[in-house]
Amino acid sequence: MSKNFSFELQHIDKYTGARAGVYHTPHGDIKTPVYMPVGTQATVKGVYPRDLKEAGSQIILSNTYHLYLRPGDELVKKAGGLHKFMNWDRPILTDSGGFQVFSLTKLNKIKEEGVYFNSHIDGSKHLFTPEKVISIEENLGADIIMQFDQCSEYGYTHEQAEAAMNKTYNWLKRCLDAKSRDDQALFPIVQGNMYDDLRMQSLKLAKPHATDGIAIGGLSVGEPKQRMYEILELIRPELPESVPRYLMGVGSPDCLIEGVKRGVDMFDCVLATRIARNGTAFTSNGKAVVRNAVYAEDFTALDEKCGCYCCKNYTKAYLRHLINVNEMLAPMLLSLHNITFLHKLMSDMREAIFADSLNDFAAQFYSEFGKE
RNA sequence: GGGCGGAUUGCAGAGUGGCCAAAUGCAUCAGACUGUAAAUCUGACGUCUCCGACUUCGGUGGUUCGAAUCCACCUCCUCCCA
Repeated sequence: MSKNFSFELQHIDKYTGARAGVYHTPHGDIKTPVYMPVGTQATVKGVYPRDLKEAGSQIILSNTYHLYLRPGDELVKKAGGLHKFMNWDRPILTDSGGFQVFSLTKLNKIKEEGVYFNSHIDGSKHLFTPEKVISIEENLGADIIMQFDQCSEYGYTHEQAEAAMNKTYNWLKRCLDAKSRDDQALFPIVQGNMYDDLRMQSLKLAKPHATDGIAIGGLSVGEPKQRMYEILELIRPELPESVPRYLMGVGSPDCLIEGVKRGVDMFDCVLATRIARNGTAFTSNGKAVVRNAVYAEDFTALDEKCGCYCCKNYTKAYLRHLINVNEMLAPMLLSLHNITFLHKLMSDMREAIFADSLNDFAAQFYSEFGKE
């Protein structure tokens, strides 16, 4: 473990094997399982850090690729690091830009040495190598930093997926060699696309380097949910016990539950904040498209069971009105609510794990929320 | 009272003889969204027994194989002159 990091596994649910623990980091403890809101550009879109804390956010994500382009990692360093720059004194995790290689695939060329890409902002040419990415992540100064990886696309052939997986491993070694700070935890990433053998091989390669934690990437990229669950089950027996396991980019309520059941400790996802901005809310009775006409005269709270600022003070009719007239308060309130909802879901699961009743909790949750 | 211009599917506004159920924008309605190029994107938006049929472009009547488009009259509106 890196300096000032340690993972305490507190309890394992007797029936599912789900884990509850505490991850100690330089910026405070993280109770797991945990959902991490995403703040790509050094802000969780539309939510004050003050309110994130109140909602229960213990750690948030930010992004290497985006902050490198704007405002630049050197500037963030000058500002005193990302925590100070964005006024967030709890833990931060920076993603490496590996996902942007995947999502901005038309703008880049992947080579063994790294990824040549054109900025999506102005088209300027750049090169990301594992060394460069680590240098950026050290300048940003997050608590947890991700290795530079290649997230292969759903539909890749075995050969393509194998190449991406090997590249991910080679880049991991280079990231580790390049790493100079001992106060940041580096997570290796398991790739391997939808191929069982590659997933196992990738895990085997990453495992010796998973001293601070381990991430599972390349899932929830278009495959059926069942396939994702199968892969989690496949690799589960070989995942290290003593470090947190992070399933990257996953965060619908059902996927969070199924992930936790399969031994995952950390999740991040843009879904909650994105659908919020697009007028949809998670509620204990399922997703509610607040934008829809049925809520025009619904003067009840979004979720009677939620204690967030939005649910305590506003009606669905009002929220719909705000969405309709394109007022910025709408995405703000819905984002705050959705984040609160997922945090509550995670803390409820954590409690259930301690009580060895995660299965019961899940059944109860699905009976109200519905299964997607 | 005289003259000019105009009246198009919720609104604005194209279209001036067939390719028009009628551009486009807005509004409305619905869907999508999972390590954020996303306050974005997609679809529907006359009616129906909906891969086809029917009724529409202020009203009535005409010209024409064919009219939202041309003609006559009527109704209403803008502006100008008295």
